[in-house]
Formats: sequence, C-alpha cells, structure tokens
Amino acid sequence: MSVRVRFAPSPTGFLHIGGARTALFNWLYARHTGGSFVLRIEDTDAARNTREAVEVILNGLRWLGLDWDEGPVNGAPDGPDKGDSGPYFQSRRGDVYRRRVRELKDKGLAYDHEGAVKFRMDRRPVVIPDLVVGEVTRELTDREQADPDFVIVRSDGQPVFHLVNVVDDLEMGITHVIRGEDHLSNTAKHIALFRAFGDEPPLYGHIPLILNPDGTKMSKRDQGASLTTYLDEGYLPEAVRNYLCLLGWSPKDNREILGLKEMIGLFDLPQVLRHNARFDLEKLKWLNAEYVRQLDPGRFQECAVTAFKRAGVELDRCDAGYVRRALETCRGKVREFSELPAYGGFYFTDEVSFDAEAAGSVLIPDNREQLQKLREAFAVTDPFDAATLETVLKQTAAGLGVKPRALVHPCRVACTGAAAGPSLYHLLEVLGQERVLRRLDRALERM
RNA sequence: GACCCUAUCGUCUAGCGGUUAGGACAUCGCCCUUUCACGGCGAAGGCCCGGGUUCGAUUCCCGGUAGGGUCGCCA
Repeated sequence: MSVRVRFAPSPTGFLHIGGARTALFNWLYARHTGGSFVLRIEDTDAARNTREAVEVILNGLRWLGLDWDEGPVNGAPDGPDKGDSGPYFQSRRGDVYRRRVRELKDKGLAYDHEGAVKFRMDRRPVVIPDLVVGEVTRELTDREQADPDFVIVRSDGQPVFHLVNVVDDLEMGITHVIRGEDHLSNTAKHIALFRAFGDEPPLYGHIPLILNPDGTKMSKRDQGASLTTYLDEGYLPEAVRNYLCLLGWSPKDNREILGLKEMIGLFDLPQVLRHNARFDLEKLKWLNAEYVRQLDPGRFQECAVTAFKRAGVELDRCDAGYVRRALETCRGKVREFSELPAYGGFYFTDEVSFDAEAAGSVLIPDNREQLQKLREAFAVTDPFDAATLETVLKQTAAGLGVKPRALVHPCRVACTGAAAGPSLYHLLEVLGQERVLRRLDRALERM
C-alpha cells in the first residue's frame, strides 16, 4: 500500500516554525517513499477561518518548496481542490462528520450529554505503537479515570478536533501520521476512535518539539516562532529548510549542508530523534550565509534588490550596471539579506551617514593632511580601477612614510561612513572617481 | 495532582558494551588580509545523579532528579 501522509494545520494566520518542520518531515517522508503528501485545513473553528489565514500557511509551504499532492489550490475554503479525497477544508466536511457521529451513536459508542455528544471511552490502557518513540502504553490520568468519556461534538453542533482529525485521516486513507509529540497523549483517544469505527489506526510517528533557546515551549509570541519572519527578513528558503531538517533528525555522517535530493534520499522515521531540540538562530544564520555564498549571481541580485526595497530604497532608479557591480562587492559579506541595506547602502546615497565611532576615531585633524594627499592622488588616477587605486594608495602612503592602513581606514570611512564594508579598492572603483572625490572633500571639510 | 516522553560540550548532533567520546554552530587564540567577512590552524568545553547487570558501562535495566508534553464543549 502506498504511503499517504498529511499536514493538517489550523488557520490561525500564523505558521509556527515547529509546524513548518512537521510539514517538512511529512513531505520528506512522502517523497522518500514515493507516497502522497496531503494538505488538509483544520478550520472547524469558524471564528478564525479566513482566507488570509489559510494563505499564510500555503505561502509558507510554497516558500519552503513543500508542494502538496492533494489539498486546496488556494486559500479560499470554497475554492478549487486538488485530489480525490476532498474537500480538504474541514469547514466543508460537516456531512461526513454528522454521518460518522450517527454511526457511533448507532453503535452505542456515543451519546448525548448536556447538548453535546460524548464518546464512550473505556478505562483500559491503550498501547500506541510509535515509529519514532517506540511502543507507548498510555494509562488513564486521574481525571480520565473519573470520567474517560470525551466530547466529540460541542453543544453548538461543531465537531471537536479529536473526532474530525480521526474521521478525516480515515476517510482520506492516511497511512502515517507524523505530528508533534504534543499529540502523543491524545493518540490514545484517536486510536479508540479508529477502533470504534471498525478500522485500524494509521501508523504514528511523534516527532520531538522545537523549544526556545532557554528550553521553554516556543509559542506564538516568542521571537523567531513564525516562519514568516524568515521570509520577511530575506532568509533563503533552502537554508531554513536545511536547518529545520537538522532539528530532530540527522544524516548521521557529520554533514550539515544537505541538498533537497540528499535529504529525501536519507530521511526516514526510525532515525528521527526522540528528544526536543532548542532553536539556535546563530546556526540558522551560519547556514543561511553558506547558501548565500553559493547563490548564483542572478538570484543574489534579485534577493539583494528585494532587501533594499524592503528597506525603502528603490534601486530601479539607479543605473542597472552600477547596481549590479555595487551589490557584487557585498557578496559573502553579510549573513542575511536584511543586513544588506545597512552594509551597502552607501553606494546609493549622496549623503553618506557617518558611524559616530568610526568617524570620531579616523576623521580627525591629525589625518587631514594625509587624506588630502590621497585625494590629490586619486584626482589624477587613471584608469580608476581597483588595481590602479591600490597601487596609487600604496605609493601615496610610501611617499608620506606611513603604512597603507593609515590611509585605507580614513578613506573607507570618508567614502562609506563605516569602519567595515566591502573591499576598499573595489568599492572605490564602483563608486567612480567623481563620487569618491566628492566624498573625500566632504570628509575633509569636517576634519 | 495523574499520565506520557526525553536526558552526550552553551546549542544542534555522531555514538548503539571495550573509542584519546567524533563533527557543526557559538566562544577564545594564531595565520591570511586594505576593513569586515571568508578561509586555514589550534584551544577550551560533554556522557544528569545513584544503584544494579557485566571482566568492562556514555551505551542495557531500575530508581531519583531535571526538562518537555497531555489530562478543554482549543487545535
């Protein structure tokens, strides 16, 4: 039988990083086994059921490259579906749930209680065979011991999560349920429900949770909990995907950077770790930087232009060749594209803003004479290219009896406003003689 | 409170009875260098505790501790 897995998020207008990893693991398992990845929207809570909220999830999955074989085509609950087991919005499956509740009542396994419908659960422990955790025997808690039955339809007529989740997995022919470990305890209820319908439950794989750096549960409000923030800050989806797959899973051969093909080939459930992992932004940033370095020039430019646009700088107005050469000097220098506008912004403004500390330490009267000499040398430098500029600067330094760095630093701060930046000679070449001289003059004025 | 899961450097992890306990991120040195990065070399840093089992436990078992999860007419 072919593998069928699903990702079943609730549209809250937010895609949790842990949810994204759950989706990734499901997707990887489907691709690894040649099975199907189903996307189902659990929108039984009508109050938060908006198209926009669903779109956030779809966009997040698309961004990560997790395509679904079955599920909604867009965020509209009444929109088109892809696949034969739909509808894939629970808000459209009311008939199915009503029929299944009827079935349970007819079997004497469910009953009305204060306007709601409760499922008759027995008190025996339930054995959960889990592909990740192993065999788990779930005993009843003290409260459940007092009353093991649970609500499957609310008094307002809305079916409850446990019911719809099981019914849909059953109706959609889901073979493997890969989900967060927070559902492990609930699984006893789900297994009981499957049996009540006369079916065997699917195979379960409960994956560990992603925790905050301090070990607490990562909730909606926590820094970095939303996948959207990485999208907005210009992280590369392949880097985020790579980082996520390394949380709770490992290829076992000390490799960290994994392409999609390798990931699919290597991923399997038995190797998934059993303990929770803490989210480490520093490592994500490192991975992102690795991927940025390997980016082809075209895509690098594209991402860079987008980053500037987000920062409110329209590069479209500048000369395309200038933009391309300017951005190219910033390659490999920043870990995230969101850092780029601050890093290379000096290229695109005539009003260089000086970093107070950098300017205060080098744009001082003591350096004025030397910078003036450099300005004079640059005024007659031809061609104005990196190699020539380097030669000229070094000759000027030699003539003054100082080390090149004595000129390099003031020159850099004068032209870029910052102590750190792209290769000096290359950035001077890109800026061009006219801009460089103008900037040196401005710096000299304030010395 | 009850029930369930988990436990290797600060973090992510390799390990599956005998290893100098390996790698990566972060940290700290040194080198490279026009700054910053990158890169190279190196350092520091770990098997939660206590019992067993065994000739021998990081590894297997039990207990404790700690962390996480669940016990909703939320999902």
